[in-house]
Amino acid sequence: MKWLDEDQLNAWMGFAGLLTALPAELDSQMQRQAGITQFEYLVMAALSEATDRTLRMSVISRFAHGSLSRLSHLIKRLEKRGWVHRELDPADGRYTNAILTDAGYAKVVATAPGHVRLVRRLVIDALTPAQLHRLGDTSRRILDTINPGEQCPGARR
Amino acid sequence: MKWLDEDQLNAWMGFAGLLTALPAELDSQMQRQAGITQFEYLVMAALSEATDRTLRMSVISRFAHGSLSRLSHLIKRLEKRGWVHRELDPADGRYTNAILTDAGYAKVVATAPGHVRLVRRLVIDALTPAQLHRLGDTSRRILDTINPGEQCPGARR
DNA sequence: CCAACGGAGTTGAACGTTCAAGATACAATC
DNA sequence: GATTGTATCTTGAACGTTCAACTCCGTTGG
Repeated sequence: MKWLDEDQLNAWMGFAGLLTALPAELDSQMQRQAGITQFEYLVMAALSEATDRTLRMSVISRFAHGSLSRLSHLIKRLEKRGWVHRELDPADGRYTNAILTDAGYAKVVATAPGHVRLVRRLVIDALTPAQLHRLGDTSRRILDTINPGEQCPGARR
Repeated sequence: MKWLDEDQLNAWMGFAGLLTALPAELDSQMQRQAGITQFEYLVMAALSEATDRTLRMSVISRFAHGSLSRLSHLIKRLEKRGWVHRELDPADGRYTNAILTDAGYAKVVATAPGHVRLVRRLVIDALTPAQLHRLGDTSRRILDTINPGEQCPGARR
């Protein structure tokens, strides 16, 4: 069993701390300012940029790295709040389409600026452009190790 | 409202994907192999390295970036499983000490190698030493932006 | 003293996620 | 053209976290 040397441990401890603290911070701000989860925002934001504001459940779940079950429950809640509605794909009844309503679109538009502002403050502006660029590369490298072959959202188009 | 340019967006999308995928992967492996949460492991690992395997509740909660309530529930569960027990601090009854039992220590020892192996495979060995070092620096930089002045675990000694 | 205060920890209810099971629709095979 | 198979999606129960009281202990100031 090969242990970690001091440099490796230092780097990992810092990074592991970030993995806990940053999502917590992003989530709590989103919850306070908009009353929704980071994850709910992610889903609605994805829908808002899709053609016809429509996406298949399974497509969303892959994009957002979440289980189908989690998505089904989540969309049901968004439906109750009037931000999304569901329809069976007329061409193939196995698929379900989630469609963002006008109210849902308005919610995304109202929420986005605060979210971007926070991301900018905590991450983008805290780093030099070169540091940020390397962080993106490093992230994709690790993502590729987790899911070899699969593309991560944002990298493909 | 200043938006993100293409480079910034690319870097952020990659990094954001990592923030979702890596903890999920670490958590699911820990759950399958050891039947405990990443967070439960973190707490027990911290206790295993403390003097007398003892720490105050509030100290653990700060170290692990978790609320006191969350910790109280968690320690209760660990207590039920026989890995931890609680005692009021004899010197000052306001404090509660959590103490790792022998069984709890054994659990940590049994779980650590698999955890390190996974971290090594997904992160340490996926990057060059220089990349890893910069990732540690970048992480601490962002952490410092979130909590100015506060030290993150692992950075202090 | 003792009364008010502030920090540490606990508790129960509400909420979101996971897990295992089930329902549905189409494709493939014989 | 029934049967088997497979992938999509849903559901309910179990579990963990959050949130808002609440308790308890020690300190501080009259």
